[in-house]
Amino acid sequence: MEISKNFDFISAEQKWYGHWLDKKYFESTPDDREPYTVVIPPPNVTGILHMGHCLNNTIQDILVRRARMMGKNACWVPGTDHASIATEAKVVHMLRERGIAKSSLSRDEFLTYAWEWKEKYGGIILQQLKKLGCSLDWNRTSFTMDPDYYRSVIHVFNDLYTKGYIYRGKRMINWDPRAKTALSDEEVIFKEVQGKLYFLQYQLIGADGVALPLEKASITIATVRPETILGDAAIAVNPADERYMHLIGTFAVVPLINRKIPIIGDEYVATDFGSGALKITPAHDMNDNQIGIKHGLDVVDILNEDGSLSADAQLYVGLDRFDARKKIVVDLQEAGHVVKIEEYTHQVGFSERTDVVVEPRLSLQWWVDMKKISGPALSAVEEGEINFHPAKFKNLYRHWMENIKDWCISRQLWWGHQIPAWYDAEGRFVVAMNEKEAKQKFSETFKVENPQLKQDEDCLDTWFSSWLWPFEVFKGLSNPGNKDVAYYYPSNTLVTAPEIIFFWVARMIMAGYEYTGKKPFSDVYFTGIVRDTQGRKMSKQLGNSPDLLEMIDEIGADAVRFGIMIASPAGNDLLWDKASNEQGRNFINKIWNALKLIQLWKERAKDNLSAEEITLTSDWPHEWFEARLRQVCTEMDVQMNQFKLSESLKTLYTLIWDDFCSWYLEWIKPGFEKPMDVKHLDKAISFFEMLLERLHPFMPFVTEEIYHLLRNNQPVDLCVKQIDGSFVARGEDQSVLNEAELLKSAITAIRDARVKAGIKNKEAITLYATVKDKTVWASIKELLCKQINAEAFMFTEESIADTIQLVIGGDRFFIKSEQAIDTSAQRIEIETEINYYKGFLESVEKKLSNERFVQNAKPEVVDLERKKQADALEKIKMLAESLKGLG
RNA sequence: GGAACAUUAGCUCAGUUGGUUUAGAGCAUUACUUUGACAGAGUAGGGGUCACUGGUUCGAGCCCAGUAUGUUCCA
Repeated sequence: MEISKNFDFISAEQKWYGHWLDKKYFESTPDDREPYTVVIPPPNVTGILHMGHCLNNTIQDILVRRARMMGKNACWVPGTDHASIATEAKVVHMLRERGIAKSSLSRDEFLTYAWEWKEKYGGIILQQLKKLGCSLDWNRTSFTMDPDYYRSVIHVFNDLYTKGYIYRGKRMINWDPRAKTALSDEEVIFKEVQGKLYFLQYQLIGADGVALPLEKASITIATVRPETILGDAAIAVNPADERYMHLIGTFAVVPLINRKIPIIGDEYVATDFGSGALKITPAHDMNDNQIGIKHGLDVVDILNEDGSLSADAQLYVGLDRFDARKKIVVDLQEAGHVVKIEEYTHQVGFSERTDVVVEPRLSLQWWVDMKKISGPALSAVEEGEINFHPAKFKNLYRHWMENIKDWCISRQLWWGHQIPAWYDAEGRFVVAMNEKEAKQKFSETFKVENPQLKQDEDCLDTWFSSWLWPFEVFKGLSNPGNKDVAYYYPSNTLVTAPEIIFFWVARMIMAGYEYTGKKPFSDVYFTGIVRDTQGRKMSKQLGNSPDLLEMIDEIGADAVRFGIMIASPAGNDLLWDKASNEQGRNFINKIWNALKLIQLWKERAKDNLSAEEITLTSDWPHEWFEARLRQVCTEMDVQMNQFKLSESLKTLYTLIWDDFCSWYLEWIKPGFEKPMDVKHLDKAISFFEMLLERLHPFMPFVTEEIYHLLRNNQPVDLCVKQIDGSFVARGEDQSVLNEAELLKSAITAIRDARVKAGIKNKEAITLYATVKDKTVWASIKELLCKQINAEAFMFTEESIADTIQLVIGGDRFFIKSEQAIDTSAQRIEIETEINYYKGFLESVEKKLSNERFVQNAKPEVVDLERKKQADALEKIKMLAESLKGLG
C-alpha cells in the first residue's frame, strides 16, 4: 500500500473522530469495570475555545484516553455553564445593536431573547472540542439551566434556607454600577491605579457648639474619594496620637453641607498615613462600615445603583461619581478646604465582568453562611482525602477556608436561576420550590388568605449552580441514588485553573459533602496559566491570543496538543510559543517516516533467508528494545500517576526518536538491497504498536492512523485497545540495557573518531580492542561493526601501530584504515580528556586527603570516592598509552 | 501592608532523604555530514561562579538566616 509522503492530518482527523463516534467509543454506561470519571469544567455557554481551554481539555483527554486503554470504564462528561453575568451582557449588547433596550422588555421577553441567543451560539465551544480530539461522552452533555438542573439549584436554595444557612441581610457588598448588580469578593479584580490624595480641612466645633473659623481651628483628613465626604459619619483618629487625642469626643463639620459629625478614637487609624485623621463613610467603604458598626454611627448612602449621587448626598444629585469628584474638588478649593493634593498610587477594585470601578455599597442581598458548611471541605483536603496537584495549593486553600467569609449569592440579573423567594406588598416573604408552594407556605406562616405574592427579581450567582456540577451531571440530586450517580460519583480527577480554586473548587467540595456526604473528586490537577513568550496573560485586548482553530487547521490537532503539552511543566505557568507546534509537527513527521521505512521493509520481507541474505543474526536488538520499552513504560506510569504529564511525554518522545528510530531501527535494518527477515519485521511492528499505544492519549489521530497502516485488519481500534499491564510488571533485563549503553557509546565514539580522522563513510575499517570482559562484546560486536562500517573486529592484548586509538569506558580500541591517518585531531581530543580526568582526580584526592572527610563521611561514600580515584587513574593511564601509540 | 511560591545554559525546565565522576534534558545556536524512512535528517561541539551575602556541615544547586528580583493570592 502506497503511503503518502506526509501525514494528512485533515482527512485523518475527520475520519477517525467520526469513526470513534460511530463506534460509540466515548459513550459510557455503568458496568462491572472500575469507573474513571472526569467532569469537564463547564465553559461559558457563550465561550469560544482559547489556549487555556486547549491546555485544560488536552490534559483531561490524555487522562481519560489513558484510563480507557488501561481497562477502566472511562466517562468524561461535557457541558456548559449559563454564566449569568457574561451571557446577560452579551444578550444586552446584541439587543442594543438591534435598537432594543433591556429596560423596555419584560423579564419573560428578555429571557426569550436570551434563550434564542443560547440556542444559536451556545455550545459552539463544544463543537470546537471535537476538533481537538476530546473523547467526551456527548450523550451526557449537561447545561446548568437544564430543567432538572434548575430544579436542583432551587432545591438546594430551599434546603440551605431551611437549615438556616442562607439568610437575607443588608451588608456591604461590591457593587458593579454598570451591570447594576452585586458581585462576590472573588469577582473583584484589584488593579493599581494612579490617583490623587486630597488633604481636606474640616472645621471644628467649639465648646459653645458653634463652628470655629477654618483658619483658627481645623482638622485635616486625607482621602482619595473627596465626593464621599457627603456621606461622612465621623472622623476617626488613633487614640494614642498626641496630635489629636484631645479632640476625641468633640465634633467637626462636613464641608459644603455643614453636617455635624463626631470625632472618634479608633486604633484602626494609622498615624503615619495621610494626616493621621480618617474620615469615616460607612456606606461606601468596607473598613469604614466596620468602624461605623462598632461606634454606632449613622449611615448616609450617597450613591444610586448606577453610581450617580443620590438625594442623600444633598449636592450634585444625579451626577456620576467621577464627575461629582471633579466638581467637588473645585468647590472645596473655592471654599478653602483643600490643603494640598498629592499623587498617589493605590489599589482599586474593578468588576471582573464589566471592568468598571466597583463601588462598595450597602444593600439587601442573599447570603450563604459559609462557616456552617465549610468544615468537612477543609479537613478533606487537609487529611488527603482530596489531593491537590501541585500540593502548594493546599496552603492557599487552607488559608482561604480558615478565613472564609459569607457568600453573597444574589445577582441583579435575569439570566439565571431566579431566587425562589416570594414577597407580599409589605415585604414579608417565604422561600419555596414554586409559586404554588409559596402561596401555601405564606398563608400558613402569616395567616393570610390567598396572598398576592411577587417572586424575587434577582438571580443566583452562577457558581451557586456550578458547585453542584460533579453530581448533578449524573442527576445525583434530581434523581437521587440513580444507577449513574452510584457508579460514576465521586469522580476521579478534576482538571482546572488555579484562578477558580475559591469560586468553584472549594465550593464543589462543600456541596459534595453537604449533598452526597462524599467528596466530589479524588484529585484536583491545577493547570498553569497560558502566557505569551513575554510572560503576559493571553487576552483579547492584547491580541496575543492565537486562534486555536486556525492553528489546528494549519498544523493539525496532534501537533497543537503536543505543542502545548511539551511546554507545560507540572504546576507552573507556561510560556507558550507557536514554535512548540512545529516541534510537534516534526515529531509526527518522524513517526510517519518510521512507518514509511517499515512499509518499505514489508515489500522486501522474506522468510527463511539464505546465508548470504542475512544481515542480522542475533535477536539481541529485540531483547534490548523490549527491556528498554519496559523501563520507559514503568517510568511513564510513575510520572502519569504524579500528574507529570509533560515529563511523561518527553520521556516517550526520547524513546521514540532516539531509542526506536535512531538505534533500534538502524540496528535491525537490512543491508543495502537485501531482504528483510520476516521475524525481525514482525518484532519491529509489534514494538511500534506498543509505542503507539503509549502515545495515543497524547496524539490520538496520527497514532490511530499509523496503527491501522502497520497491519491490515487490526482486531480493534487503538482508541479502545487495552494496554497489557503485565508487560511492565515483568521487569526489565538490566544486563542487556548495560550492553546497549556500551554499544551506543562505542558507536558514537568510533564514528566521531572516523570523522575527525577524515575517514570516509564508505571506507571499511578494521577494529582491534583490548577489553576487560570479552563476553559482553560477544552479543554486540556484530552490530558495532555494522554501524561503524568495520569489516572485522579482533581482540588484541597489545597496542596496534598506525591506528587511531581511543578509550571507551574501560576498554581500548584501535582503528585501522587503509587511508592515511591524520592523528592531530585525535591527539588534541585525548589530551583534553586527560586534562579533564586530571582535574577530576585532583578534586577526588583533595577530598580523600581530608582527614575529617574520611572520618566523618559514611563508609560507602568514602569507598565510592576511592573507586572514583582508581577509575580516574586507570583512565589516565590508558589515555596516556593511546597518546603514546599515536606516535 | 501580609502571605505563598519561585530564581539553575540564549529560552522552557529536570535535579527525588546533602556525597553517583568538575551540574542534566528539550528547544535554539555553531561546525561538519549530502547513498535508499526522515535536511522538517544525522553527528559533534559551544554555552552555567546553580540570583546575591552570610551560616550549618568533612561535604551545599539541595538545609538555615538575610537581601534582591519576579509571579500569584489576600488586605
